[in-house]
Amino acid sequence: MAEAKFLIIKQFITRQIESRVWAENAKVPSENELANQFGVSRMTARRALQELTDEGVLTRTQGLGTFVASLKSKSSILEIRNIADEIISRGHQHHCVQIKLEAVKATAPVSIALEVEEGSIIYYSQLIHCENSVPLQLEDRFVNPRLVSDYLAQDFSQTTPHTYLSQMAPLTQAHHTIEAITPEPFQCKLLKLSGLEPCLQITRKTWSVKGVVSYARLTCPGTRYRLDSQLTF
Amino acid sequence: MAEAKFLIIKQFITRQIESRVWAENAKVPSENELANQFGVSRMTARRALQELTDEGVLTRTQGLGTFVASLKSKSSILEIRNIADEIISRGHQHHCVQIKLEAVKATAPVSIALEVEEGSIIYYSQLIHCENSVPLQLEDRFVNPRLVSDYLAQDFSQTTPHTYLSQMAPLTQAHHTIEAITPEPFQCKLLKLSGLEPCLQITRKTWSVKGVVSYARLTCPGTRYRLDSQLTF
DNA sequence: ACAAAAAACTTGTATATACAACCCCAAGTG
DNA sequence: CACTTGGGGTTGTATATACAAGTTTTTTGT
Repeated sequence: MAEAKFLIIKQFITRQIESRVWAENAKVPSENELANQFGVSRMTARRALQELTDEGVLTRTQGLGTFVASLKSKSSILEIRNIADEIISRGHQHHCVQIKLEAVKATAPVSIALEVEEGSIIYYSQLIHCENSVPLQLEDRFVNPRLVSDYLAQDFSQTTPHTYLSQMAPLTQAHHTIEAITPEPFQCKLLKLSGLEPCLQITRKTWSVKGVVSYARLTCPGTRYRLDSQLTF
Repeated sequence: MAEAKFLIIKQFITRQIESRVWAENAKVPSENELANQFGVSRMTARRALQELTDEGVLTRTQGLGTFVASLKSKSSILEIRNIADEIISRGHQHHCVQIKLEAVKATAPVSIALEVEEGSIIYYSQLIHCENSVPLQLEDRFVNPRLVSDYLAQDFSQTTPHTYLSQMAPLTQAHHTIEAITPEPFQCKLLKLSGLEPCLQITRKTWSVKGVVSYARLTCPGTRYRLDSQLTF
């Protein structure tokens, strides 16, 4: 049950930092110093320092030394899950109602987002995700036809665009914005809303290695949907 | 300029995976096999496998072997930044208007969130974050007095509650929810809103090692504020 | 035939060693 | 003075070796 040596050194270092003995940006003992102090080989001391560096606790620069990383105001992160997974993991039933699936001309804002020429032909899908038959999210999606040529041939009552697209072109990057909006009349109608309730609007732009894959606008009624996230540091 | 040997092996492995030569959960050559194949020592091959494991690309179990990790439907991540940092990084001016800072009795929902007894004394602060003198976020915050005893002695026109709390009790966990709401009259008044515009409401619950530190409700006008995040996989 | 023991293979930890690459500073050089 | 050179300290890469510990397969013993 005796703990590994490099773990003991890691603990020692993190405790020095947490108890403010070693301040931010302070110099940490070198590999050789730690090795002598703890009676281990340099490689073992090195491992402790290296892992803490990978974890963002320390920073190291060759020739200079090892230092306590600046703690920087920890910005939390929120997981944005695929809504289908989310519904299913709640033990509820998910299904899509496909409303539109067609080729359209790119308007100015969409062409900028997709990085294609204004007026060029792109693919557009509109569908509603339902949880136990209640509309939960309206998905308007614009897809780059150069990267996903047979998008229009799909049937999105079976698989969602998101899962289809991630299979076709693995994501390398994503950009999200989240806003609170007052829904447009057509959105109210599709989501069966009275009209006065605010909506969460998530826009999601995704890249693969070859370029912008798709640009989606996800609209969710504020009374029915909520983004949720639990995380540990 | 020649690349390091362990990097070459890492590249080799990731390419096998990306090109679907090695499927999900497939067995990866052992340390010794890779060492022979690439003419390096076992420790070097090991390093490649280890780093890819740390990065979540592979999984390893002692005695069994190394395997391609399941790709799992990539759920994206959104960064929730401290609003003060956010404003400052935009090059704008940030300042707080402290409205309330007092001890109150915990109501039922707050007592549950803070994990204290209903009716017990807790600390409460209410303040507004302004960007260039425009109200951008209303912050209602409830603080556990057992963990942060001198909260009421602070002056939050200088430092924000968030930075003060993270200094006093380093975060170990956080929970967020994001909703779109119609603001209450008192919120409209404080944020100088006309009343009909929807708001983003973020509730943030944070833990330190000793327990629940604080429970905050952040209300932002939908027309002035937007959550934003860019990330690479 | 069944069970226990051993062997073979795997990853995990630890060490000693060598050299490369980089930074800083001081001593020497023009 | 300005510049170069070198030395000492530091992290980075790579190797060979040894043993521990876990899993699977094979062998052995009853």
